[in-house]
Amino acid sequence: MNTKDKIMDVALHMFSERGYEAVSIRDICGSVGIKESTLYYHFKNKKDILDSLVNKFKDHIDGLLSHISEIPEKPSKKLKKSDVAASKLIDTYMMDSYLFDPFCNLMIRLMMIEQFHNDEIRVLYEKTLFTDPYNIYMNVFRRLSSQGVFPEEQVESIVRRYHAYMTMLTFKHLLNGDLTDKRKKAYAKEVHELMCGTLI
Amino acid sequence: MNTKDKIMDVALHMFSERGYEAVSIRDICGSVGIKESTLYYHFKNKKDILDSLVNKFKDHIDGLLSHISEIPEKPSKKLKKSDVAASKLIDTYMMDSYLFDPFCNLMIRLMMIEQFHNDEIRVLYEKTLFTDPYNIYMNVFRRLSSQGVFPEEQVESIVRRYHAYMTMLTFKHLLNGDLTDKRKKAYAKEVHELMCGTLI
Amino acid sequence: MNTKDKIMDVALHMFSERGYEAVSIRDICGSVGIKESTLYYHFKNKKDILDSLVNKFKDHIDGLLSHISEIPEKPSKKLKKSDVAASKLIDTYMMDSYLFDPFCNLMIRLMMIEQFHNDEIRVLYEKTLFTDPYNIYMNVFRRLSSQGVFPEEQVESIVRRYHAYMTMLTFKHLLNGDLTDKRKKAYAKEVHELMCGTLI
Amino acid sequence: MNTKDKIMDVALHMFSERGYEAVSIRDICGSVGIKESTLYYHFKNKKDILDSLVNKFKDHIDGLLSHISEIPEKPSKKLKKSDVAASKLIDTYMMDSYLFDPFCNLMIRLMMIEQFHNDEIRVLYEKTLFTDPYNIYMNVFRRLSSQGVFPEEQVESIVRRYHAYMTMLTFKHLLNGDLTDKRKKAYAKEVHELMCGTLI
DNA sequence: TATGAATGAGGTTTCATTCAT
DNA sequence: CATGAATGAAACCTCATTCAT
Repeated sequence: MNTKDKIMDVALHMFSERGYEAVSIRDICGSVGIKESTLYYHFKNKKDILDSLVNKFKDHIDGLLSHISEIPEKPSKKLKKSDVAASKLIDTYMMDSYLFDPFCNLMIRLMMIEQFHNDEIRVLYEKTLFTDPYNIYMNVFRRLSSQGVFPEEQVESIVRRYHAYMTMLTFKHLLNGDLTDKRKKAYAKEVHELMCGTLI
Repeated sequence: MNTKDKIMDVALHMFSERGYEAVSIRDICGSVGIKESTLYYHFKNKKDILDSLVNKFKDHIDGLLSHISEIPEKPSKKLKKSDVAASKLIDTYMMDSYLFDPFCNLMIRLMMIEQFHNDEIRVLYEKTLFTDPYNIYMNVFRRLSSQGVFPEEQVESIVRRYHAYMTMLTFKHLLNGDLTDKRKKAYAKEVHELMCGTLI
Repeated sequence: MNTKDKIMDVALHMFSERGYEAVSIRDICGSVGIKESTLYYHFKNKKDILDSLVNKFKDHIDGLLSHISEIPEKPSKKLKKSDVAASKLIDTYMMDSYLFDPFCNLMIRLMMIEQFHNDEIRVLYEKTLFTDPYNIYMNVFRRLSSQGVFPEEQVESIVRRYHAYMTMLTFKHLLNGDLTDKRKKAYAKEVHELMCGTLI
Repeated sequence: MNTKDKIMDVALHMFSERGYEAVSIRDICGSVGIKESTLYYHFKNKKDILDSLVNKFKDHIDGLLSHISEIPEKPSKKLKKSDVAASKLIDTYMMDSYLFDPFCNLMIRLMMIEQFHNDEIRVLYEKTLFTDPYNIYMNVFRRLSSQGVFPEEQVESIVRRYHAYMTMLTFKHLLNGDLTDKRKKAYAKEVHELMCGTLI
């Protein structure tokens, strides 16, 4: 990893744990192992580090979203509730590539803290934690509905419920402390159980 | 309002908007209209202001909770879904006296920001946003169940759903910008609608 | 002298010798004997020190100018060239109270350096070194003319010449190094001689 | 123009506008379109740029002066005052080749600012703005005197006056803002008028 | 010739805090 | 109760410069 990437990596870890304001340039440089003046060779100022992280995240998200819309869900013959709950698309994209992805996970925490100080981040936060997931769930459950799993008219209420659960569990499990395998498993388990217990 | 209360009031507004670290003693004193040195007559240090707010909030919450457990829900003869959704206890305590209460609302925002920097606040945040409400809902829906509104065995899944909705809508509606009447109405409306549409 | 005045005094000496940019807050504080943070109790920022000096100078100049316009020159019976050259008003106001005054002298040097970086100072510099003196000389020589010393129509060309000499000698004698008695005498002598040699 | 010359050109413009200290290597390189490290291939350090400019100016001045002393003024039969005031030598050398020459003009401004921080520059400044012009005027007016235009004994006082006017007008017209044609014409006009109005 | 990367020194400013009055 | 004055520590950032490539 080159110096610039190292700085972004360290900054992301620190910002997502203590917040942008509470992390000093000294802290970052100390951890990266460079002098403060060196940092300013790579970034215009402190804000520029944050902006770079945000832009990297935006690109990352755009990549994921365009990926999702391309890949069609294979029509399965007989879906059990547990299949639905664990819909591969959701497992793969929402969890593996997003909530569980180390970079995204830290960015979400960072956005959660910084939404209160930074308008651009608030908008991004609302998009990536509320609007985008909602649309993805709609997309997924509509497909499932078209495969006869639910009547069309239930899709929306199911999606709302699903979304509410995912959101609450995300806040509960994924946004503080390290993202350990244990946490991830607990989260996935609770998502699936909740859904199986309440679907339809 | 005396000086000490004014300081706490101003500090709460600023902390809940910009975060504890980002607010300076100067900012607070400037807004209160006193010199920095004066503040130290009323508070030991900056942390002491935050602690005082936290303690005031704890007392406030304790008062609310003990109140709730005392007041029994009047048995109504025939409950419609909409009555359940708008259960008076929940409206009165969760909304009017808690989420919509100016002091509590700002404290929740403050805790939301500071949970990441402050262990005591994280614990309090989890208690007041997740554990306590969950218990209150359980309490309420058990009573309703004992009045024959739901079968006993559905209570838990209903509570989970209710809790998930309330949590998500709280994050969506009540934690940024001013707590206007418009916002409050939108929130209350969405809570009731969601519940009516999905209860049972 | 209180701390604020000490800071202004030291700053003026340093600014007028090395220029505003080249003088650091550290330099000033080191010389005054205070910590940098103390300086910021008395001044908002570095620019504020310069502005305070400029404002003090403006007030000083305004005082001088209003004084001059009030005091009438006593009509003397027989004026020799040397009397004219050494017109009391000019000696007293232009030299003693302005060019030779330690505060003004340093301010002129300061303005001379800073006219190139600072628009407000450029304007003030042109006013106090060109416009104001020209008007004062006009005022003085008109009075002398009305006392029959020169024909009215020569006043303007005499004033131009006087002004040019004073300006050149000012640049030559008074704007670098300490303002010693020796320098002041050399300046006064050269002014008087030049004028006696060329008047009329 | 090669890189070294470009650097000197840009540096001169910036130094003469903002002063040596206030201009950074970054500023210069940014404007030239090279990296800071590249500058150090052409110059030992920042001071070396200033020194190079000063030396180039010294050479330039030496060339002018030696030129002047070689070229004799053509004896004209009948000189009017206006011819004297606009003496070709002065117009050509003092104005066209010196005060109006873009390089010299900027160097004079630079020296004017830097005389206060740099002893070598102070000496050069006094020589090129006071001593040299005085000697040139003496030279010119002595020649005119030997052509019978003035009596020998008036030469010195005329030169003093001329010098004072030129100096004052130089400070007034030529040392801030761009050296536009308008400015140059205004300056030349004022010089000639002043002289015609007061010669002899 | 030119550059990418790094650095030590120093710049201005803000911060929470203290203490005598 | 309140303030004026001071301070040490630390914040962000810029500077001229170096050196391997």
